[in-house]
Amino acid sequence: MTIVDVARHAGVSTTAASKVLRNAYGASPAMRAKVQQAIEELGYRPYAAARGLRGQTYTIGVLLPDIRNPFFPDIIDGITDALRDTDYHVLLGPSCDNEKDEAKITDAMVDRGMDGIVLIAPVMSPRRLERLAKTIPAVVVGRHSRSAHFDTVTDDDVAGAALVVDHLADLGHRRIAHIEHHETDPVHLAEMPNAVRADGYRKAMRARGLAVDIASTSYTQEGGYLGARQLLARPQRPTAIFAGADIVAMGVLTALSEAGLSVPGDISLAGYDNTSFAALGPISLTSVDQAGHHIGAHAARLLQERIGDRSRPAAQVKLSPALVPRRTTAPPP
Amino acid sequence: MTIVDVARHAGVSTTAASKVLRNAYGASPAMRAKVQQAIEELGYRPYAAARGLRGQTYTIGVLLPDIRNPFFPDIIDGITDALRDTDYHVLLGPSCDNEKDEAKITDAMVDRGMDGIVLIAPVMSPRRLERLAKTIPAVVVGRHSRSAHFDTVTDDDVAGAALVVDHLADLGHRRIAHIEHHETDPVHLAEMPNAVRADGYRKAMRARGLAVDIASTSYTQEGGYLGARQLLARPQRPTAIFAGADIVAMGVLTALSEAGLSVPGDISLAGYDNTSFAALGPISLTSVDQAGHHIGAHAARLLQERIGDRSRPAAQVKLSPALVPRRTTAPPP
DNA sequence: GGAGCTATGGGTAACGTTGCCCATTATTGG
DNA sequence: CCAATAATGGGCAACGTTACCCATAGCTCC
Repeated sequence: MTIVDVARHAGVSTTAASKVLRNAYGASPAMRAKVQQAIEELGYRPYAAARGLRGQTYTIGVLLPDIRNPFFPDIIDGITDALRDTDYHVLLGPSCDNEKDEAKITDAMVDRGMDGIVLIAPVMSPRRLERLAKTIPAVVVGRHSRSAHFDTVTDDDVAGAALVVDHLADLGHRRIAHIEHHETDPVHLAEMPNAVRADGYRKAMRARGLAVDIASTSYTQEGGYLGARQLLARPQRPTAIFAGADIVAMGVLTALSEAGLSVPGDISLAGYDNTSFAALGPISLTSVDQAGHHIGAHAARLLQERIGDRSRPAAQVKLSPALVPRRTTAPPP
Repeated sequence: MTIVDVARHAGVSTTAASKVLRNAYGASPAMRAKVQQAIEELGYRPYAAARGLRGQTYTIGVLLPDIRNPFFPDIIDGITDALRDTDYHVLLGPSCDNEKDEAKITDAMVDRGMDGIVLIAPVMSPRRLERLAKTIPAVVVGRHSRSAHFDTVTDDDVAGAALVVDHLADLGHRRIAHIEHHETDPVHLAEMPNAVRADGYRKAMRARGLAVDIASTSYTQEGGYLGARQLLARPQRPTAIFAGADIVAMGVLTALSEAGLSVPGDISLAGYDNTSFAALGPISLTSVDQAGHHIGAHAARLLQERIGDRSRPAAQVKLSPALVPRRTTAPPP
């Protein structure tokens, strides 16, 4: 079942059929109707691999760092919703938590001739990122980079961290600790959302004249658990913990419950991302909303524009986070 | 940068270079070395679209019904781990919670010439499923179907439900309610894991001489919340709730906490899937382990075999679930 | 020593689609 | 009424890869 069959069945040339398929110039309404009918009658579907050989596959790839983090589905929904009425299809790469897996997956997407990719918080070097974006239209989400070759959609992580610190400080907390995703790479320290968030925490604490207290682990449930244990073991125990992500806060809750501490009675806890789990009744976690759906929608729009004109100037979209206070934060005991 | 460049650079024919790329028969070790070196020096990567046109894309698609359900990442990890040292790459379709989206995504995967697909709990009709499996090598996960054209990997949902019922009954509970994912389609009632699980619940209750008590909503957090509210409003309040999935149990927890009921003091709660959230300290949910990683690994293995020999007899793998008792279940008050 | 192997290498025609070009006919403008 | 232009349709080559074939050379075995 190929375009040749469709053309023959409609009594036109394959070129004509192709034009109809692509909504290209040079096909009369009568011809369009004939070909459309042939397509329906035959149940024809264009073969993406063959299209890919000629340039377009109508496929957009999304690279996500961790399929378990409940924040990413919001972004993905935003992307797919924005592309719903287009000819594009979205395919996701499986989780990749390191540079090597990430390279493998982005390579695979390029090899498959995808028309564009959305990179969510990629960890690759700026050089590689630049090279990739020259190879394929790309939009980078979350990472605070700037380049002439790709667009970015970020959230103001400095402001978001300040929202949490201010909220806790206003409640009366002085010893506010932070659990961050450990970074040493200088580029990551400047660009990755987790590092920027930690930086925002430091700035906000300093602005209030408070001493910073950081546990450096990872943005996972496990990282939250270990980070909380570190913090609780310190001589001056914090009265509030700001976890860099909701999923981190989940691990913190485990550690606190093990230590027999009540939340927010003994200790306050805030997360980041406002995932659906934060809203859960028995958890009811104070968090920061990043509007993942909007992030995804912006990314999809920018990517479509860039696919349309690869040399257009790069855009940086920055969204503002909002605090969502819930029941895990209260004045200190 | 094509295979022609590689061949020229290595001083051999493109046919020879192709043989080396595919580990095909008819290339001497010396030739292999020459070509490999040329590939490395030129940084050549085969173009999947062109390969697709000739038959193979080295791509495996995974269709998952809900990216938010924390059980599915386990399966996906199992699949990717099993395929790690092969030439295959895995791409995921975005969530599809209805038959239409599902059709769109499976069509897209077929159009992109994927070598095979893993369908996780697909909702399409048996007729469509059969047709799809004739078009493309497929493995169906979770759904209790049987066909000559696709393999299946399922968990013994009847046994799993019985594990929960027996556990609760052994603790002394008599009024054990169940929250199921609502189904009316007779095919789904027989084949979908949620329906089979509900059936297992009914059988196990009957075997114990206990009266069934079911709320019929959906396998989501919201469904759990609504289901629990229904159950609590009934004249005879249950002393234990068996939620058909962990994500359902999350919603139940919200409803119970709103109603001022303590778990397991006032009411016991069990989930299903043993997701990472079930293990969380403050939740500590009794659940049933389906070994998602094994499910995924089996699916990947079967799919590879089927890609290798499309007419080989279909296999049905059935795994046994295991109860993981935690702190949400206790004797009735 | 010749028939029948195996091992090795290459030539060539597809796979399904589209971009570029040209041919024909209708339409416009002076 | 003719030249210029627009609208419409089709021919053909090419995208990068591989499956199928054939050609040659060296070997084995009676």
